[in-house]
Amino acid sequence: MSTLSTKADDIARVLEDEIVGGVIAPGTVLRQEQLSERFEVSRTPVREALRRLAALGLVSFEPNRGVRVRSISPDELREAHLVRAELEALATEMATPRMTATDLAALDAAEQRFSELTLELRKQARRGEARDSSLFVEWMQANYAFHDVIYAAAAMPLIERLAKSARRTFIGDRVWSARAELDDLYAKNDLQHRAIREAIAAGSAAGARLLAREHVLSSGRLIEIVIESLGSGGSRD
Amino acid sequence: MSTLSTKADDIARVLEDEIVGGVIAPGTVLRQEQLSERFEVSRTPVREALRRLAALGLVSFEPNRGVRVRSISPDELREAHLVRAELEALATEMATPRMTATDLAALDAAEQRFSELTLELRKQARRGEARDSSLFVEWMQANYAFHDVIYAAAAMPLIERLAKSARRTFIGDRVWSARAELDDLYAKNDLQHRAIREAIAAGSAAGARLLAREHVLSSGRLIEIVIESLGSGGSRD
DNA sequence: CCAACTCCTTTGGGATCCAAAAATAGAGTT
DNA sequence: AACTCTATTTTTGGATCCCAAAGGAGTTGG
Repeated sequence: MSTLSTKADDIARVLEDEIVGGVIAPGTVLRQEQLSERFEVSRTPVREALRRLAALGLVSFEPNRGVRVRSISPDELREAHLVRAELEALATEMATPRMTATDLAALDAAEQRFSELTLELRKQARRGEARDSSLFVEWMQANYAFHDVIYAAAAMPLIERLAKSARRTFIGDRVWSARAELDDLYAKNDLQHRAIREAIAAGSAAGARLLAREHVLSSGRLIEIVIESLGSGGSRD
Repeated sequence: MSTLSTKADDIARVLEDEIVGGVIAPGTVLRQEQLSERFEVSRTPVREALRRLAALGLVSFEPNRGVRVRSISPDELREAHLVRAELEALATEMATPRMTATDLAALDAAEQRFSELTLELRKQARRGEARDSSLFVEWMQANYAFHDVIYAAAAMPLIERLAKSARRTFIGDRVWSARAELDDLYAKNDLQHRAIREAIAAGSAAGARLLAREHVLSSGRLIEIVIESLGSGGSRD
């Protein structure tokens, strides 16, 4: 056994990813025995892993009934974005005066990749191919990568942790699809990234802060619209 | 066994309180066997409780070495206050248009109590009686009570959870003492509460927001100063 | 349709047991 | 005395087996 992690931690991480990534649908009940079979361990580390997930708020722990993957309500999603907007604004503000040339280059690279993916996504949406979820996931990750550069530069571990956990408030990939009506919103996202990048490059902490805030809020609205337009897509409690 | 909680949860809650309340000093190593004796349970629920504490960030979990109560560095404390300032600002902004007359009355009551305790604390500090930690704890709680009214009105559970968890970044009561030099800072705290209250009463969400932000930041500085002035008070790693 | 009484599954938790990792104590060497 | 290297003791992570009690699910009786 390596000294770097316990089985409980490994299991927790895997489940975490699967829940966040939508592989395990919200509402699913996680059975201890079933998990212990799957991971080929006893129930002991499984339960510890579940405790962790519960503490992180990813699952709800109902005594004697088991844990089930939490499904987020529109209200919660909205709140999460409000929170993330504030935290990200703060992180961006703090990061601005700390950005080195290397950081800025990394930000550029992330921005460029995001830009490309956005373009591709928009093309696909216009062609009406609505189901390439892997492209969407990539796009999402590129988005996160951009923001991660900023978090890293801000050097504020608590904020990073909280914001990433708020970001987790996520929606399974199957729910997503590129919709033509949202074309301008996708485009806007990209432009906002650029604006943030330029504000940082110009050394304007206050400007970058404001832009970051607006960006998160508007991308929150984008997500809300997508979910709403999909109607009853994934909340079966 | 009641259906409302498990032993692991009970244990976690008790330990949580003791850690936050400073009963268990930072740096303390929590031995599983010792805890299982104390709570008269087996090691199983103890370990689950420890997992929870680890996920909450109250203890650091080192594989094969045990868990130890985390001690917060000045940087972490600073960051926690920055975060709390933003979150509280947001909560206050959202709460303002939602405050009912009842809420406002509750806010008044909390403010009044806080005001009284502040006065008492300042008196005591001037008299040089530096060691009544229970008064300090009461003062702290009155402070929290004030903010809790706002959180409740804001009706944003995520923010409330995060802010309260950031608030937890706390300092054992033995570290505290009322110091005469800080008299004006204590007074300022009280005045800020009143300003926030009035801004809310006036229906100025933006004003209340700004005031709340400033308030948390300045009370953060107050805490920093106290800790600093006490020098090497509690960080024995 | 609803209540009461089964039966079955799953959970919370105890008790033992063991391997591996750390910490600790003891040499023994320089 | 300072520094290894080894042997012993604690502790942890985890498996396995066990059992009481909670929560369904199904069945029966009204």
